[in-house]
Order: sequence, then C-alpha cells, then structure tokens
Amino acid sequence: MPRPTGPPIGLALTRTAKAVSRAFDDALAAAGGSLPAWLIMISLKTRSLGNQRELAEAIGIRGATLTHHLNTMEADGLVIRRRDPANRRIHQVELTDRGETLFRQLAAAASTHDQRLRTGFSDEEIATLEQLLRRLQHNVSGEAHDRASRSDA
Amino acid sequence: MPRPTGPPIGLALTRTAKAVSRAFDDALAAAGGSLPAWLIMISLKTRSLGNQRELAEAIGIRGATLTHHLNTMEADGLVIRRRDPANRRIHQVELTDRGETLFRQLAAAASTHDQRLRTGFSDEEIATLEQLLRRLQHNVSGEAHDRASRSDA
DNA sequence: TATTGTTATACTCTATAACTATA
DNA sequence: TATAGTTATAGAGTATAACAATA
Repeated sequence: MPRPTGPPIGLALTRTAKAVSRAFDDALAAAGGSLPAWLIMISLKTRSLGNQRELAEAIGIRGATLTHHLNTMEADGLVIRRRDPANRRIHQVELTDRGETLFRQLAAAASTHDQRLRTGFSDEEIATLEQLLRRLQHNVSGEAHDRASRSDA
Repeated sequence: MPRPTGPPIGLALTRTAKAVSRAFDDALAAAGGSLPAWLIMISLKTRSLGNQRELAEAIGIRGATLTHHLNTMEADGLVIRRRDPANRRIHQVELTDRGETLFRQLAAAASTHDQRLRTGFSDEEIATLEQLLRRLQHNVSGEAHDRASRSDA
C-alpha cells in the first residue's frame, strides 16, 4: 500500500475550497442571492432539463432539497412552477421577470468574483486549472468506493 | 470593465469542491469522524497553538463554533480541556488516547482518499495544482473587497 | 404499481450576542 | 476593562421517510 508522495492534496483542496466558496457565497449574498439559488437559476437558463430530478442532479442535491429551495425562490417571486399539460406529474420551473433580473445581478457578481479569482493567472494557467479540476472530480465521482458497495438493507 | 476570457472558473471550482468535499466527508464519516473534527485534530497534532482562538482561526471558523465542536469531541472522549495554570483563562486542548486512535484512523482514511484523488496525476501535476490552489486562495483571502469596505454601522 | 414532486422532520455546520471566568 | 472561552439561540443547507398526485 503506497503512501502519498507529498502532503495531502485533499487538505489543500479543502482549505482552498472553503476560502473560495465562502468568498463566492458572500459575493452572491451581497447581490441578494445565494449559492443554491444561483446554481438553480444558471441551470434553468443554460440547460434544457426535463424535470426537477434532473435539475437536482445537475446541482448535486436531492429532490427534496431542491423543492425546499424552489419553495423559497417561489415565495420570493423568483420562479413559478406550473404543471406540464402533457404530463401533469412534471412541474415546469420558469424564471419570473424578477428572477431574470436577479439572475443578471448574480451573473455580474459572479463575473466580478471570477475576475478576482483570475488575478495573476494567464489563460493557459486557467486552462490547466480547469483540466486538473475536471480530473479531480472524475476521480471522486466515478464508481462508488468500497464503503458503499455492500448493501445490507 | 473586461469580462472573463472563458467560462467562469469559480463555477468549475465550486462544482469540483462540492464533489470532492462530499467524498472526503463520506470517507471521514465512514472512519468514524467528521471534517471539523479532523481539521481540529490535525491542527492539534501539527501546530503549536497558544489558545482556542488561534485554533479556530487556523481552521477558518469562529471561536463559538470551535467550542461547539470541542463540546462534541469531549463528550465523545476524544479530547480533554484543562486550564493553563499560568493563565487560567486559557483552556489547553489535548487529544485523549481515544482521540489519538481516531486520529490515526482518520489519517488512514484521508490517505486513502488522497490516493484516490491523485489517481492519474504525476508529481509535477500535483505540484502545479498545489501552486494554483495557493494562488486562488490568496486572491480571495487578501484584502476585503469593495462590498465590505464601506462601514455604515 | 411506477413516477414526480412535496411535506414533515431532523441533523450538521456555522454564526452573533450575551454571559462567565480570569487577569 | 480587556481577554479567553462558553452558552443560548438562530439560520442555512442538506438529508431521509412518508405522503399525495398523476400516469
């Protein structure tokens, strides 16, 4: 069983992720939003999603958690849910005008945040970082590991 | 106001961080721990910290939040807190034998997780990743940005 | 019965404010 | 008064289990 060559990369990643995520949360909050709301809106705008389950999966949360956020967002007048006439089990989620406005504000905040993140990085370095991140994600998101492979229920 | 050159790096980072953090949380939980407990223990083991405030800062949480975790850990028999005879305001935190045992188990789990993360990465790529992460963290952890610079309270 | 989504409930992590103990 | 830490309380995000609606 070979040991890691250097200091745990997971620890460095955890620390950076915490600091960067917190900064991003703060930026979104200052613009009147939140990370889940932003992820939901960006998914609604950029992807063609069939149902809420796909939406939840795209964001990395469970269906009930998505419902929770949609309830808040609907109460805030950001989205409306209406049933699909063709299959009334499906609730179609749409941004309201107010939702569109907030989306643009959050997009601006995210852009500003991104420029702050990119400070001192060349385009090539950003590309390298993106590639490394993708590979990291792949390494953990592949097959479930041992712990989950035995089903005793 | 220049716009980002490519897709938001913050979004990619958020997604990767979420997936990797979740996998790490799961690994620690499977070993009988949690992320905060692990961060606390690793700080106790590797750093010489004067007081709990420094410990909290090292982990990136507030003092009251640290107390909360220490309460749980003490109830679980992982740490003990005793007052410094020289300055009885200071509570010295120490790992118990049971805490040491769990620390080793979590270290093993973290190591396994790290090897999973490193899959397919060369040492050079890991070094590059570490450097990029450090720079990202620096970009957000520096001076507070605009939002916070006007004090109206 | 299977699918889609919601409701009810609870857990974890975090935070702020008020408090106690010590100096 | 200032410093170290705790307690009380709250809020955000997430999850599972049970439920309702629709097919």
